[in-house]
Amino acid sequence: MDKKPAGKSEPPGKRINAKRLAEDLDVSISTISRAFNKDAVIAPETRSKVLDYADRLGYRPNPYAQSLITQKSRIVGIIVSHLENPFYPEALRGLGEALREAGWHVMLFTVPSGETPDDILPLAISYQPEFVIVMAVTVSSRAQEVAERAGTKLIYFNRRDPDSSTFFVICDNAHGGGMIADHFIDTGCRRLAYIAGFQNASTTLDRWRGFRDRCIARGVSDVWREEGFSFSYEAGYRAAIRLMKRHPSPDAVFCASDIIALGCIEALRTEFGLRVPEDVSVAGLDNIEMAAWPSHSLTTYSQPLDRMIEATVKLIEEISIGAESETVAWQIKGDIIVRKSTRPPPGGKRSEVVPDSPA
Amino acid sequence: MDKKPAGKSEPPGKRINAKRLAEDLDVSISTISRAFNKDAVIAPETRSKVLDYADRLGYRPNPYAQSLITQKSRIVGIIVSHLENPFYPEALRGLGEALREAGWHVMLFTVPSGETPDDILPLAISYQPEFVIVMAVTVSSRAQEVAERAGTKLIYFNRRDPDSSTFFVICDNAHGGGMIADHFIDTGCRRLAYIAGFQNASTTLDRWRGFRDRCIARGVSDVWREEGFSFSYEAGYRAAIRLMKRHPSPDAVFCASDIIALGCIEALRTEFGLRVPEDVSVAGLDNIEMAAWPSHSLTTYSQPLDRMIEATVKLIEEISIGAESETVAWQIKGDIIVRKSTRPPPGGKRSEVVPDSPA
DNA sequence: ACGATTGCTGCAAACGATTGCAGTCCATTT
DNA sequence: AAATGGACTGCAATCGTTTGCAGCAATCGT
Repeated sequence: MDKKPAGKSEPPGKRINAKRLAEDLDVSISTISRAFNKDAVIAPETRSKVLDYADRLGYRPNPYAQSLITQKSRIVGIIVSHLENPFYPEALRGLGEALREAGWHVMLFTVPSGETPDDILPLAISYQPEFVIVMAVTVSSRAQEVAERAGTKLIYFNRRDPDSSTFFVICDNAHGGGMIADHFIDTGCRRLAYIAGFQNASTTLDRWRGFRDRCIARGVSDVWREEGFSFSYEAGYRAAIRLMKRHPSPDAVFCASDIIALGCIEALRTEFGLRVPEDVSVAGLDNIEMAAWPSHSLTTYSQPLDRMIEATVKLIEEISIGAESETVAWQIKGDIIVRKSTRPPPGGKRSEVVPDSPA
Repeated sequence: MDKKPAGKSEPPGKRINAKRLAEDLDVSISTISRAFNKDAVIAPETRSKVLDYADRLGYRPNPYAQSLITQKSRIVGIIVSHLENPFYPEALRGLGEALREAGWHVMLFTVPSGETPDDILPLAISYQPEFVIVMAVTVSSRAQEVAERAGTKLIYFNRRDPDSSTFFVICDNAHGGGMIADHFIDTGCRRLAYIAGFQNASTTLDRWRGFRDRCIARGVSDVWREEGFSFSYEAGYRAAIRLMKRHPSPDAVFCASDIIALGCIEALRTEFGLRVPEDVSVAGLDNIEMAAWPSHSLTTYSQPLDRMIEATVKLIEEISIGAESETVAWQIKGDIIVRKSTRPPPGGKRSEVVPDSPA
């Protein structure tokens, strides 16, 4: 075919391996290996000679052979079930980059709509990743057992499992719920409602708990809960309609996620002709990028994604070098971000400056 | 040593391998291997004996050893550069599932903001995937060479490279531009504008070409082009502002992507007090899920994602079995979807329900 | 000056599979 | 009865690394 004699010498059509380098440079295969191994004993000039030549040839150690011999794959599997919730692409991007920077390879597994993360786990495990991060709201407790048998560590991201001792990293959802409750009450709202997400998700539960507890603590007992059944725009839209039928005229709605909140707002506007925030305040939780768009300008509680990612990578690194880390779990606080979907606080301050809308 | 009779359960703490099975079942390692290899010669009862026992022990052939010996990884790498454009998560999810169904493992590589897909390619290649799908708008032509040298096939998704002979799968962007132009002109718009994305992206170019050519063909010569420099909400917002300064009062704007269109609409509304579609029609291209939300209700041209994914997997399968497929490229037509961000057509019909037109 | 130490390198045995080739067993043909 | 063939199975080489151990030269301590 169109095979050019590239540069100096492209002798055989074989894939270049350590042996080839070794012969060309007149050293042993061991030396090649050591040149690439950060803390191996090797003369500096030998190392750079090898590395330079390797670079010229485009050689990199074969990771399969490496995995085979070292019994480590440096692979992290990520199972993600709801990419339609923008929170997940954002998290995925950050996590992917952070992990790669730390020298891990990321293998991705999305969960088909009909299935659960549990169904995908065996498949994920078959590639013997050292870790599997589950970025999904619902997983059975059996997952932990399956993973353990395969020697894979499980880490939950944005989810905790009360029953098991699995590692997890989440934001302080109860705190978030509480902050939103405070904000509602501070701005004079008294007829409050919550729109839930997946019924058994820890995120749904914790956010509700934090919200309701704070309301009660502050003497507001009129708190309605409407099920959303999932974390999506449509879920929010439909739940809002049901909410209005069963619990007319709330003056503030806290939604279990931003994307639910956006659906909810839309329903309130188009189905009931309500103005947000004049007639009803709506807040979410996540602080996805979209929430800051002027057209939405959603008040929300931000998940501290950067710190959550940082914690996850740190956790992985620690476990990986065998440090039986005591901090088996991370729960990180976020901040409330007040925008225009809720009534302004007495002082009139908002967290962010956003362009004014036309009258 | 500590060799327990191969009784029922879990003897030593070692990872189970073919050798272990072979000893327990009193066959050779070859036989174990053959039991798992679909079209290897082996007595049916021997196979099921092996498979049953393997299942009991939770054994699966070590993929690293397999890859090493067969020189095939069954891995497809996906490089994705702009997850903030919702089109990509949607595509990613679909592709991931389709590939997995076809028996491939998906390795994900996101491109950090400062870098280009080219920077990531060597890393992606180091895991010797059989294919790398580049879901990104800009890649240099050198990429093809790098991949080839490593024996990895490159496939562009949603992008074509005029210079090289790389496989690619895209939608018919020029057709899309043309359909939007028709729609604008049919609904009485005459002062047209286009907001571009990345300047050198094939998608930007093809959509512009299709749009402008059709305009000219129909005798509308007042077509302005404003650079957007990227495919994002902010890009659309800012480009719209510039557009209005330099080319006042267009009556229709075609944006190079849905997400640009959403930003554009927002700018027109908040910065200039314009109504959409009464004062100006705005259309995008992609048909991301959000476009259908009532709050946006964006007229757009749908990328035939399902068929694009199907084509991609088919391409991979064909190349993989060595069929020197002639269809080195797929270009698939989509459909225009008329919603409420553009003036209604004379008949007053909109196609909120996607028209199911055959190819 | 001599043994001990240091600093580097090579040998060879793994890791866990696949697969061409040769061998065994049994049934069928001549 | 011997030869042929078919259906399986086992042997052993191989893929490309890592790493403990041994070897060897140069340097050091006394």
